[in-house]
Amino acid sequence: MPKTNASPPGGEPVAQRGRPAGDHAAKRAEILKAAASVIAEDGYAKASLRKVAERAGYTTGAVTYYFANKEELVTALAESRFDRYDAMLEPARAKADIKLLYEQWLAMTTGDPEYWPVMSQLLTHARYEPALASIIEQRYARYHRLHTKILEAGQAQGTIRDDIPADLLADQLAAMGDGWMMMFPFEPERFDPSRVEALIDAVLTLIAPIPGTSGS
Amino acid sequence: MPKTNASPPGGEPVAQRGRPAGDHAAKRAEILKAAASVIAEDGYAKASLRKVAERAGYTTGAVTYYFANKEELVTALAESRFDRYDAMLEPARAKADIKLLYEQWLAMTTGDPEYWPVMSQLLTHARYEPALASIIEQRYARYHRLHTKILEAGQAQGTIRDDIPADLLADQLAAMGDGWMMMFPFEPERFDPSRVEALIDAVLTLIAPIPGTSGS
Amino acid sequence: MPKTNASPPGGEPVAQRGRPAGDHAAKRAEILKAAASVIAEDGYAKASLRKVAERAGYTTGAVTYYFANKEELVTALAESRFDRYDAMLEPARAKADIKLLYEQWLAMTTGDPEYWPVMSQLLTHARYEPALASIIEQRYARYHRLHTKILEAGQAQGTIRDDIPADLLADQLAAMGDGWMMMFPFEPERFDPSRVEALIDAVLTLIAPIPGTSGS
Amino acid sequence: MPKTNASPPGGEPVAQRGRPAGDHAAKRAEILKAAASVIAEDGYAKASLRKVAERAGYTTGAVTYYFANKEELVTALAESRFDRYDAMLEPARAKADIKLLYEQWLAMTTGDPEYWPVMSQLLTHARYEPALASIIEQRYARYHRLHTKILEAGQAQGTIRDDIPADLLADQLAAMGDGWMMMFPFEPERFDPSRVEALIDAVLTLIAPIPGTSGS
DNA sequence: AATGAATGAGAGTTCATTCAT
DNA sequence: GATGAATGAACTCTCATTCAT
Repeated sequence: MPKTNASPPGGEPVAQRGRPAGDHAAKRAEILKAAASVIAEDGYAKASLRKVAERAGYTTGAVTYYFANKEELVTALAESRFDRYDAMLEPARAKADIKLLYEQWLAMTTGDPEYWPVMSQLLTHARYEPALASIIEQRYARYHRLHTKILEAGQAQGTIRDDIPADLLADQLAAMGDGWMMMFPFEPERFDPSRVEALIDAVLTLIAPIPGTSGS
Repeated sequence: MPKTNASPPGGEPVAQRGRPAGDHAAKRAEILKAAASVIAEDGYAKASLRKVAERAGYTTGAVTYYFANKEELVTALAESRFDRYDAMLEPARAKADIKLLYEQWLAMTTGDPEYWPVMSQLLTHARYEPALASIIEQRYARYHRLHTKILEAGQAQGTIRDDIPADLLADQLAAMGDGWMMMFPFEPERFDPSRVEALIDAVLTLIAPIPGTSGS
Repeated sequence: MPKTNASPPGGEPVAQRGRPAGDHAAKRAEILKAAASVIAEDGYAKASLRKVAERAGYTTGAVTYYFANKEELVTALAESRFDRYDAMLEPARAKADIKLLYEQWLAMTTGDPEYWPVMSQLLTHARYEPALASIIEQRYARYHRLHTKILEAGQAQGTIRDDIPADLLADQLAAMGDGWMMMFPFEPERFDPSRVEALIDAVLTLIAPIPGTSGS
Repeated sequence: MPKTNASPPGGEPVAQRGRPAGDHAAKRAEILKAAASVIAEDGYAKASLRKVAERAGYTTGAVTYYFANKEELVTALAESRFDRYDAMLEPARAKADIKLLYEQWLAMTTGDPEYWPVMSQLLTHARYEPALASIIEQRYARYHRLHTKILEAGQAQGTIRDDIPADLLADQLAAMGDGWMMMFPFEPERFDPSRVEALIDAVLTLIAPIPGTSGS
């Protein structure tokens, strides 16, 4: 259903002159969705623009019309994924709630089984696609800052152990998440919901305050 | 250095034919080394048998002579890498020393800067190459058992916190390692030796016994 | 003559890109013609898509654009040849005229010296290409039914001997034709028009009614 | 079991001095047998020297040692097959018995299910391998003379119709056989023994003398 | 704006052949 | 006499990209 452009992009009741703007963005989004689906299914190495076009219901030419080349498609895909990620994490950021952060992060998995596979394909490939690498670096740095800030707040409140600098702690916990992301698509049976919950609980235990240490 | 037999001194290094002195296993190892190097440099997606052959100093035909097809090459590569990994971890296994385990694991990085990049490429691709996936699954399971056993021993001795089951702990710590492996090739500056040491110290702190809990 | 659109008069015939005016079916036919020509000239074993493309004036990619793979090309070729065959035999079918049938069949030879060589290559190869085999089987069965019917009509009219079942007779005569087809490309001098005519006359003699046998 | 040469090339107890002669010829024969088997199974186009070597239990080098190149292998194969054919037909030749001739020819089929497939592959390919073509031409010419002679004898005796020159009749009947040979590997179910017998009977009926025709 | 025919390079793979051993 | 490592060209097929329409 790509060619639905019935929705005027600004909701004009009367006007709607000329071509509907926003169409462009919507079609790009649709192609990106198809791209994610193809990458999840076939892996980055075997994902071709042809397959993406086919899955989106477009022609080969259309894909290269909306994205100058494969690199642009891939970077746009990464960007859109991170945007979604950020949006999802927003509540946790606002409340500085570490538990909520991890639960939201977990929700990405259950909500969209393609999310992690696609992300791990993009991350692993980033090393060989500078444009992609720079996007990921920026986004990860931003996420790292957010994560650190929440941990620091927790340490200040005494809800998180403070014998390890928040910065290091953030690195460790983020790595744990990345590691799971990488292994998840590959051994999904090891990541059923109840086990993932146990893992997250264990993380919270791991970073809980140590009795008799530090102090308000 | 595949062309070991005496080249006519002063003459053109003519194309090599016929039966050379070389040793089958050694040649395979040489090609695997070249394959690792190409994968590290160009990524799995762009690593071709042609490039591997070129880097090894052979022709394309020679590579497919030693490895029936790409799949066989890749699985042999994974296997050889895991063998190396296992050999390196042996001392830590023998002594059931968790700190040594992490330090040895860290040494893989400093010892061979290609090790992690290659591994992360193989792991990420495994999902789409069943033969590769099965190898990794087996090896990971073995490593996971070893890791769990060492942690259990530590818990029994009171050197590791026992409020989290060793099995879960192993999962978390292994994931951390995998996460670092994935991010390392991509943000190497974040993983200079001193920082990695700090990370490992922090891990040890994280799993250190909690005063006032459990105990003999 | 694929490059139909106006080439700059007097200019270099630049490589052709973009959407040309051509007609899909016509292009396929052109490629099939080239394929037939290559098979006739080099034999099935040495006929490659490259050669076919070259002979058609296209690149390799163009051939695989019009035919997903070699199997599809070959089966399409067989199909088109049989279509031509059927069309040619139609008048004989309509009149149930056995002599006309053989003469038309003979005309295939004189009309297109490639027809028999190509057919015999395809037939011989069919055993190892199931898709091709199934096409040939169907078409041959149809032709066999037609042939049998005409012979039966002849037997009923008393113009063909009836001491051998029409079905067996059809098998024998078809085999004769196949045998000639196979030997023709290989000993063409034995098949000059006058000799072929003599052979056909002899066939008609062979199946002429036997005096003193059966009959009304 | 090619490497049976348990006899030390100098340790014969009594006779058998030097290398056993005939060894060479025997090994060639073994390779030829393997070649026939591979051609029957995979078709000429996909029969490779590697597969032949493998099936014979030899090394790749051995095949090219015994046969300078593929062409020589193929022509030797054809020659050996024709020799076998000739030997089989010898009794029919000696007795000038046409029925025996066809029955012997039929026996080739039931005796060795590979015979016809291999032959039809070689015949079809002969057009593109001059050396092979010349062998076949010679052998076919010889067979044609034999066939004609037997038919002539039959005509003289009044056991075969004489309203068609023996030469033309031979051509027709040989073509019938070739046609069956070509179709047999490809529709074997149409050639069960009882049907083949019916076909041969019908041939004999076809060439039986015509009452009221010819002379004394 | 969008198409889809066509390119041309490069992928994995196969192969007959060569030749030092 | 026989081996089997290695070549190098050719194979089928895939792909990102271009561009006349």
